[in-house]
Amino acid sequence: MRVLIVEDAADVADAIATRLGKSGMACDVAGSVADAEDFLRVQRYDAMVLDINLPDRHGTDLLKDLRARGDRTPVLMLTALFSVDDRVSALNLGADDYLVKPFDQRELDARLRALMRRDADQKTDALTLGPLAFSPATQTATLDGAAMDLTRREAALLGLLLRHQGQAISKQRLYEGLFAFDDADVGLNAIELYIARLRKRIGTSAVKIETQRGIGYRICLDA
Amino acid sequence: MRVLIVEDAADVADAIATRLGKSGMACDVAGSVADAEDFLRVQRYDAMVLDINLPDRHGTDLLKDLRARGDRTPVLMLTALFSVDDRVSALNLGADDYLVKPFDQRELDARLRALMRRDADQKTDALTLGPLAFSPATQTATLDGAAMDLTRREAALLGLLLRHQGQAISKQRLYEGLFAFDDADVGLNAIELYIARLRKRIGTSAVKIETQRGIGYRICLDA
DNA sequence: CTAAAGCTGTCGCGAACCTGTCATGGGGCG
DNA sequence: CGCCCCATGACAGGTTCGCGACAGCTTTAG
Repeated sequence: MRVLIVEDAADVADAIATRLGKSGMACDVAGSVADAEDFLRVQRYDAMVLDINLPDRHGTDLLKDLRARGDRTPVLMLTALFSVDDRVSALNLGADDYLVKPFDQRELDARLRALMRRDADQKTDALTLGPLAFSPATQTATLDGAAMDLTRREAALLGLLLRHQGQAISKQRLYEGLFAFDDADVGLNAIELYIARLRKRIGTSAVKIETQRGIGYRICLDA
Repeated sequence: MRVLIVEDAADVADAIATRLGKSGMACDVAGSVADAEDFLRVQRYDAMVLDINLPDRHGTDLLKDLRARGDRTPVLMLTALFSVDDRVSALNLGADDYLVKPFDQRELDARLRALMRRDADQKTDALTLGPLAFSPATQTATLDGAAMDLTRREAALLGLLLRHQGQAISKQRLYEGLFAFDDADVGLNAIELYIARLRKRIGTSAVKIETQRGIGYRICLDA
């Protein structure tokens, strides 16, 4: 578990580093965006703690770059601001969580841990079910060898279903997986919609998505 | 998923209620601590959103009482304050998370959902009896390896029976478990009905549900 | 910069299915 | 034999889903 801390106030950075170190994470500290980029060039991290106000550039810039080049490392933003807009924009840029300064060390610890756990859950490789294969890394799927091109949401949904193949997942759970943080005000029945769309894509093949009324959905091989 | 919102500003409360309603949670709104207590007397909630500043008493008082009497319902605090002390003290009193006002609806939604999930994950140990396995988390069951698709009520009933496998449970007890609060006037013999339906699903296998006249029902391996 | 294409999510109606009541029949137990 | 409790089939109502049609937004192309 390696964490990159990007924070210019040395005392704060130190405090974080020792705290996280104590609970078993390896920390590197960068005092500026430029610094951070150097670290990132040579090392992969399991998570980042990112301050917004940095001497050279905005922390959000770094985040933006990261996401632009497809890096999905979990990022927890640190900010002295607390307006809704600031927070939302941070989340929209791809932050996974944020904390308003000043904050409690324990809390940062807990939140960071939650992020890494969530990330780890996602990282299973190549899910398959009969003629269907899905790669979480690239969010692409093939059916009977042919690539099926899914939209972002469809892919996410398929991933969730496949991760629990055989057992049913509640609509609630699917909703959480699809519309966490970064997405707008969405109705629950959007799930039904995407289920319908996925079914259409799957068409008539050995795989099928079953409905379990009042309980959820389940993907499995056709009986 | 039933949520109690304790917040005196009607507009805020409304906004929260509609948002959460959209994503499938049933909300009750209380405008004061006294109100909230009334609700709590008659209804069990899966989570609470609790403002700190309320007309009659402090939200933290309510929280303290709740915990004092052993209620572990997940609570998300709402606060206009943001000093470390305030937050830490809220968490120490037994809040599970907090959000600083003003906040974004989506975020509250996500956080609340995370809380409820954490809560649900705790009771996740699969119940088994011979060839029968039941997962409380997903409310699904398998018999001889094959998924048996149960309706919501059937699943709930099976869960109750399995939790007391070997011993008999009274019809009363089952009734309370199945129709906790959400459904007011249901006949007692609805239980008999669902027992019958479950038996049909189980069919002829090593498991069976025995009737104990005047006492209740018992699930066990076939003699 | 504008236009077109595509992805997203909402609405709403009809259909499928779950639920609980009723009523009828079966069995234990006194 | 009669009472009471339980079993189970059939039915009405209500809820949950499915999906076609549409509108807003984003991305791509021109």
